[in-house]
Formats: sequence, C-alpha cells, structure tokens
Amino acid sequence: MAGYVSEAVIKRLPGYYRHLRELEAAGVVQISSADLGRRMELTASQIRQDINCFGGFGRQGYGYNVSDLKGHIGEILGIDKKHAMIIIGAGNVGNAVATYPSFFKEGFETIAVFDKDPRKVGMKTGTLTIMDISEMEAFLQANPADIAVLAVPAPDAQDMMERVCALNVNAIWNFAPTDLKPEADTIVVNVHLSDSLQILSYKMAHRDE
Amino acid sequence: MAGYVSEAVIKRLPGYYRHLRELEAAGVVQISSADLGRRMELTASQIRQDINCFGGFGRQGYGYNVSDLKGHIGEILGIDKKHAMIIIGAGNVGNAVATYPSFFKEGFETIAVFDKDPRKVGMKTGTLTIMDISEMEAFLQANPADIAVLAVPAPDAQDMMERVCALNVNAIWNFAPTDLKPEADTIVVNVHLSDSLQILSYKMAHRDE
DNA sequence: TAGATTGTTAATCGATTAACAATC
DNA sequence: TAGATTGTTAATCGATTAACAATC
Repeated sequence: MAGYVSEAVIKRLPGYYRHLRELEAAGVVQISSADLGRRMELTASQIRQDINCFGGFGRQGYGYNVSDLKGHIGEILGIDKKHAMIIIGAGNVGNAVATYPSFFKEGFETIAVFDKDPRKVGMKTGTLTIMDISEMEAFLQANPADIAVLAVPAPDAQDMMERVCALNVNAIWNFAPTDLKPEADTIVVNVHLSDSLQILSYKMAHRDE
Repeated sequence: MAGYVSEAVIKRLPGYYRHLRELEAAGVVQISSADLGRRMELTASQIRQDINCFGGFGRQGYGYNVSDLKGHIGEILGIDKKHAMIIIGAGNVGNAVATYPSFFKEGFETIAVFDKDPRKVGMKTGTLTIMDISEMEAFLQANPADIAVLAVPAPDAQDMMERVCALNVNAIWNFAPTDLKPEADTIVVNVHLSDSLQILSYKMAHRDE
C-alpha cells in the first residue's frame, strides 16, 4: 500500500465514498466487490485493485464492512479533517459555492468571500460579508486558509492564483474557464463547467454512431 | 475519420476549443502540433492523433490554421447549434446555471426554471420566473427542450430524470451528487462538485508522496 | 528545391480484466 | 470443513508516444 496511485484511481475514490455512504444510510453492513461492482458499474476486479492501493480492508469469504471501508476511504480522501476555504469572486458561481450547504457538512468551511467590484463589497452571501479583494492579503495573514476557490473571469484567474499562492494558499479549486500555470508545489483542480456542457453537446450530436 | 472516438479524446475536445479561441483572440493565425502541445501540456503526437479522429484539418509543412481548426472542433462539439435547456431546482446551483452568462453566449439558452418549493415559485432568476414543477409536463409539450439540468437534491434526481425523459428530453446535465441510472438512449453528463473538492482534498493530503 | 510538419503505422506504456492461490 | 471472496500475479486491452514516409 501507499505506493504510486494513478490519477484514474484517485478520480474513482469519491464515487466509492458516495456509494458506501448511501449503502450505510440504507443499513447495509457488508458488501462484496461483486455486489459493489454491480452497483457502481465497475468490475469486481477493478474495485479490489483500487482498494488494495491503500491496504487490505476486506476479509476473505466475507467481503468489506461498509462502515469500515467508508471510514478508510474518508481518511484517504482527507475529508476526516476540516478545511478552511476563501472564495474569490462573488458572482453566480462564487455565491453558489459559498452557500452550498453540503460542502460545509463535509468539513469545507468558507471563511471569507472577496470581490473586486465595489458594488458587491459589503453585501452578504449567506452569513459572510463580501470583502474587497485588496483586503485579501491582510485577511490571509490573520486567518490562514487551506483552499482558494477561483470564481473569477478567465483573464483574472492566473493573477489571483499567484496572489494567493504568495500567501501559502497553494490548493486551488478553479472555476475560471482557463488552464492555470501553477508552481510545482501548487495543486489545482478544475471545474470547467462549459467544458462539461460541451461534452454533453458532443454526445447529443453523435448519439447514434 | 468518424470511426470510434474514445472517451479520453472526447474529454480533451473542449480544451482544444478553449485554447484555440484564446489563440484566435490573441491574433495567432497558424500553429503547429508541437507549439499547441507546449501550450496545452500534451504531446504533439497526441494532438495529431486526436485531431485525426475527425479529419485531416492540418497541412504538411505548415501546421493548423487556428480559426479553421476552432471552427471544425466547434462543429464536432455541436456548439455551432443552439440548445434549449430547462433547469430543475432553483437553489444555489440552479440559479447560478440559469444566470451564468457564458452558457447563453455559447448557444445554451435556459428557457424555464422549475422548483417544487412553493416559496420559490413566482420568484425571478435572471429574467425567468420560477415555475412549479407540476407545470413542467405542460410546459415541455408546448416548448421542446434539448437538455434538462438537474440541480435537485440527490434523492429527487432519479425521479426527475425519468419525468423529463418521458417527455423526450434525454440529455441530462446532472449536478445532483448521485449516479443516475439512465435508459439506453439517454445521455448523462455529471458535475459532481463534492467529488471534485474531495479530489483536491486527496491531493492536499498526499502532497509529497 | 529544402525544410517543416502533418497523417499514419508501429512500439510502448499503463490501466483494466482475468485467474487463482490464500484464507476467512 | 466447505463455500465464499479477497489479495495479488499474470494476461489483455486500449491509450499514448515514437517514428517516419508523404507532402505542403
């Protein structure tokens, strides 16, 4: 365990967590890789390979204990710990992220929202008051954050990333429709909504091929 | 061209489109696969392979004409055509999608927003008035839509998908944090925001391994 | 023409699937 | 114990990369 884990495996982990949570909520105590595979539309073999990247959490002849495995995957994902987020850009997307209740429930707490538009500064988004972007540096020095959510227009995104990284916030959840050029020690995960919609469009256009 | 196109290639197409649009806006007329590769952090070989799934849009000794290639990829993505969308669920995410201006610019027009909460019905989101979900069937019979955006809680999502599919809206952009079970002729593209955030968390936790 | 770069075939690499011994 | 199912090695499959002839 704990060797190299491929990007393909990492991307499947939240799906495991989600299905195990649903199973747990449904009162299911135990599940085999074959049954979980049927549920998730993966092969049993792939599930066992994926899980064994991290350790032998199953038992021969029995399968996996749902709550145990969910706990292990939660730890592997790091969502057993709390994360402090700042949001940059209080437009549609920034506000949606700021007020989306399930992130908070999952341990991701938004501690500040910034915008450069003076008309937005001072307004509320959920319980937080939108601050001017010029206050960000001082705020971060007083209140360390783990994650910066970039919900700004594409042309501002690279610059904003560099500003937060200079203050040691080097995990970026990027909603700006552009590919950032991060430093080596900075982690960027993109949510390219337009890309996703275009993929839907592609599949509609090429439906019967 | 026009043979089988792998999911891996499809997922890269919006990135090509985005970079070509940026290049066109910057006044770049021509680009080689090597230069585009440096820009996108892909190999030149992969770019040529990807593009040649759809046709020989380049010229030996020259490379690719930026505007031409952007036009071809736009057509391949189907975004040269307009798409009518309905949004189900007028919470944070539904409102953000309804009012996000760039979708409209890219030809995706939201024609209605529905919610089941009587307190939301009658309120405005952008220029549209939120309708009661019970009106959806009648609305869709009078106003055909191409895409349904599911921005409802996970437990409602499967049911809502089935309702819109019964009215021939069989392309689903799913924001509900659950995996849907679509009919064979229905296309689902997921935006699992929590999954994406969990992947960021994973990468933060396993930074130096 | 000479140089550059594509389109395309062949080689490599990595991810998925299959198989089965270990073991609960 | 017998049956079930994992953990893990081996085989297969598919995607990426390399190479190079075609050609602008």
